[in-house]
Amino acid sequence: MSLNLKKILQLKISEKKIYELAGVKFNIASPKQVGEVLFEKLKIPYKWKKTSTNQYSTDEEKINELAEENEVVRAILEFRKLSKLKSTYVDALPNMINPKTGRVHSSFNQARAATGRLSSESPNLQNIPIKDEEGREIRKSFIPRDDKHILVSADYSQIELRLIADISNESAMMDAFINKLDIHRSTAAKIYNVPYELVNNDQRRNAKTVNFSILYGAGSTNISRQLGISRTEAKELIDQYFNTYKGLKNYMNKVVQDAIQNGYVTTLLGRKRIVRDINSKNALARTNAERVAINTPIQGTAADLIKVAMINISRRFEREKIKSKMILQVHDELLFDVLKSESNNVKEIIEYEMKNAIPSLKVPLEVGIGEGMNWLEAH
DNA sequence: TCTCTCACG
DNA sequence: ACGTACGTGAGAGAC
Repeated sequence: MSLNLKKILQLKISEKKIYELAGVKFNIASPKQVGEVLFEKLKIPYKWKKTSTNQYSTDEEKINELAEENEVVRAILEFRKLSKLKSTYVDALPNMINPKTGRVHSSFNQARAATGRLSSESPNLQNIPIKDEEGREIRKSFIPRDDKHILVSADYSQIELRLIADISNESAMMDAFINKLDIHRSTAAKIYNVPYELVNNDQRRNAKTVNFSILYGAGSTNISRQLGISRTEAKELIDQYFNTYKGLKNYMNKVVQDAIQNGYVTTLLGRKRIVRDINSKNALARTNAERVAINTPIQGTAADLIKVAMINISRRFEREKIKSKMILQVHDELLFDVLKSESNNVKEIIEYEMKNAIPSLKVPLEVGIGEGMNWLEAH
């Protein structure tokens, strides 16, 4: 991790400005104090539910809309973003470098996530920043072992949508994947009833949100909130969606029925997750369980798939005396430290084994492969 | 030790 | 009338 990055972050974190704007010195890292400053001292109207401990909620999603009009809020959110990067990554990761190997060695939990995913801890290398510009700098710090090596990243494209299409036998969605269409554009064309080529950015973005919402089993309330439209409009959109993808509606009904009947749901490869509250009289607990029943076979099958791919890649590497190493898994991505002379061969092996981990799939899988001198470049 | 917030897929 | 997105781990503050 470059010392540079640390200094740059330090400089950008400006507490003084916040104190001036707020007219008071306080601990910006304390959500309690932030709430009191914003909603009591500065008397910004508070219109949300308080937290379980009766405090003002100040998370980004809530106060983002206040940021437009309030410079203090903007500055606090900026402070939060930068101090998160500093404390969790820039300050912490260098301390976790093993003195013998000069590398960070994460631990992967194989039996912790309820869906069958791996999880990573000490440090967690599955949540290294990538979305924001400042965060991407951190990803650049992950580099190959030496100049004879490169990093190769291989990630599944739209894996969960492909799997829900396959598992639910949703032919319209499968056709879109078979024809290599942009799935969100294709979805937008269908739910807004416009030609594929004429889908506009808003329509595509909305369709994307709905596609992801479906994977989580979300209802109209949440979709309306996500899209910033009324619940009635959201309901119409969802009706259009399920009219387009009838197989998905059937799947969701069926999997919830399965859970009610058996008390558990399963992935395509037979992993089982018990769904406790599926018959609960408490509506909140029950609808939570329904979303779990809908999402688990999808997220879990994706987890099974990449695990099979990892095993097969490992076997091929052994059998073919490959010196390159698989070094990280991030749910739909595998990262490799690749000997340059092996690069072409290794990339072929990775792509083949990832695409063919479950030969019985009806939907084609796509794998994007990139290489570079750091993790950001490889992605 | 719990809560809140936020980083990722 | 009301209300929730699925799965994780970590740092800092509060208690």
